[in-house]
Amino acid sequence: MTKPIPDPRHTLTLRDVSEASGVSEMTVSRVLRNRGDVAAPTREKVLEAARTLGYVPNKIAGALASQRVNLVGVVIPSLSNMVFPEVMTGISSVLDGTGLQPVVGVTNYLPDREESVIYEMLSWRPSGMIIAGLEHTEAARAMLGRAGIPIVEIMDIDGDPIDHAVGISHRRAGRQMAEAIITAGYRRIAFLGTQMPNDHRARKRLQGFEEALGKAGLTLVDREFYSGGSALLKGREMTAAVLARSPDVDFLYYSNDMIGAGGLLWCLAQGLDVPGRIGLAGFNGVELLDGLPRKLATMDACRLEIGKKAAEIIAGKAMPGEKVELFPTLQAGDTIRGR
Amino acid sequence: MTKPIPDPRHTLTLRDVSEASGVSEMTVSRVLRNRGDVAAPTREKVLEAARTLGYVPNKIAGALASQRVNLVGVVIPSLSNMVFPEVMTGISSVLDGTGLQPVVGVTNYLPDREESVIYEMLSWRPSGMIIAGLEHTEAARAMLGRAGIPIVEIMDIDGDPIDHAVGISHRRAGRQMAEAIITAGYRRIAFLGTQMPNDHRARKRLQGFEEALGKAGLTLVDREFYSGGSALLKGREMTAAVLARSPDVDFLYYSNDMIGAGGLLWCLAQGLDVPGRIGLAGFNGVELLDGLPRKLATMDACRLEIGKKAAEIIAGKAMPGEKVELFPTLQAGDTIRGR
DNA sequence: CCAGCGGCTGTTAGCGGTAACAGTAGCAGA
DNA sequence: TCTGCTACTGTTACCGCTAACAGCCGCTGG
Repeated sequence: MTKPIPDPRHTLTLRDVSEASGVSEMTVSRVLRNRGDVAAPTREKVLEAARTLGYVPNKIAGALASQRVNLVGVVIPSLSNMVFPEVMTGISSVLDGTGLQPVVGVTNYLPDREESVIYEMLSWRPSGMIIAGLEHTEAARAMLGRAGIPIVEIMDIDGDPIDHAVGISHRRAGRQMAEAIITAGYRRIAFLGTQMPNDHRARKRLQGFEEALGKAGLTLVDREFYSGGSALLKGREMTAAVLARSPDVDFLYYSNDMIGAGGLLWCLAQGLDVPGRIGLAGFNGVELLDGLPRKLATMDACRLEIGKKAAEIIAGKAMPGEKVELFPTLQAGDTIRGR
Repeated sequence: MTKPIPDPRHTLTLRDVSEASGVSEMTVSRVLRNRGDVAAPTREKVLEAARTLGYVPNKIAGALASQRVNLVGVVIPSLSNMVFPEVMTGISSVLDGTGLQPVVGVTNYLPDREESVIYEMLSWRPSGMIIAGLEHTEAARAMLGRAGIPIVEIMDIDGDPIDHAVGISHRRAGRQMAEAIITAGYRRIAFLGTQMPNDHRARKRLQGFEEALGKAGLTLVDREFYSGGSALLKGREMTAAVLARSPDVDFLYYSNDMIGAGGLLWCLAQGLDVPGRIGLAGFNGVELLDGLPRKLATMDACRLEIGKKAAEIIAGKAMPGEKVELFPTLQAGDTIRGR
């Protein structure tokens, strides 16, 4: 018996393992996948050979042959805003049990980029796709619709899903917050948010918010938008700008918690009476901010739950209707005065 | 000619496009990949057919045949701490130009989990791997070493890389911070950080920090560890605990900016004189926190640059030595008194 | 004593593309 | 006119693995 080591530079295949262990490739395949019956001693021999050779199976070949891919595409707009990491946590926690693996793609809120990310992912023939939002390019919708796999659009349910949707109604969330603010007696209300034409969820919240204001005979007193930069810092700057321009404002509604926190810190530093003289609210319920001197009023977006539900649909653990609506709870915190 | 539409439920292949456009599969393949010469009218016909059918290529088959995969595995411990998203940004910015695509895997600081993530990724035969840290299981190191692709270990250079390493010396970073603190005249110094046995970089920073203290004849006056929870909140709690236990402490060194920020807010709320009575410093230089009332002393970890350099190595745009060391700069902020 | 079955292993034929090579036609230059 | 080249298109042989099926053996039950 000569040294069985072939070309050390050659990447290993099933054949190498089968030769090293004296059985057919098929048997090796069966052992490594724990499929079908293999005699215990044979199994041992094979595992031993695979281990010493350092064999790593080629899933590309496996997937092509079996027409099965254990990947789930997850398409999200951003990783840097605290919200999607938590969705990912929810997804992973459910997928971990199944053999499925999430693969994330980031779009930076650009529709064309989203389209190409989706195309790229579909070309790997995943077992399912999870995509943030209901707004996509025509082509993207078409591709997804034809893919023949479960598609779950997450975060939002104000619209028509391709296949399934799991999320909250941002329109309603905006409305609810407005109602709470009005009930608390605030009347001169301003909005501060992202200037992102493609952040449809922020847009819908504002829409619902204004709708509810309108119903109470109110309109926004002022509004301020930003894009890019440190959210905390932007929150300070925008708040300063709004209060300079409209000194009589008595409530600031922020499109997310991060800028809301910046605004809160600024107000406190100015010695403003929060929530007496002025109230504040954000959106998302990011745990990250729990350590602020005062707790910002917010509304959790059910991120973990959304991730879990979406993953369950992909994994076939849930056979839901077209839309799954979750209901965020308002967390009044310390920045809205008690009625 | 009857309707050429086959089974609408059947996923499309090159053959479908070739039949629809009246050329061979090979020609279709060439058109779709922009490879080789194809007559303009033929190209048009093929593209038209592909478009109307809604054909999405099967990269699994393509990769198997061409032995080329445009994927780069990126293995990181966490997505939720602001540091890796920025590394990802650096990686993407470089990879975007090449045909390469990053695929992230998250390990939650668990070595075994890391090993299995690496195994899973290698089984898709990526063109390269980028992995946080230099500490891996024996098996993981072996797999990576045998994979025959470029491997870049990032963030840290205090150790022996498998192939390439791009990062900073955390030991040195800790030393530098200690020296700055001592120079500024602080003497009773405490450390507050994560209780994570597998956060090797935080460990090395502390090690370098204590080393430098030792050289100046000092030792840590107190130390406090935490795990899990909202970092900002933990920062408050730990700071309160340390100051209750060791009221004479005059400097707090945090293992990251987030808990440092929590501590800073707490100190300010207590009316403590920062940086006169007590100084603070963190680590990472997260832009997120720019909006704090006072700027926390920190050290940027060159995250963007690390991502870029690593991606350049994978993309073959750089042919560096084994280690690429970057040098963080100390940002004194407003929480270390001027000498 | 043999059919039948369960446990185990091997053989064959692809999965859907692409590399490499093999034409074919048209045209320029010798 | 013929050679040789360029531009274009097709044919063939895999890539590494798995589904499906085909043995083979030993044992059980009729």
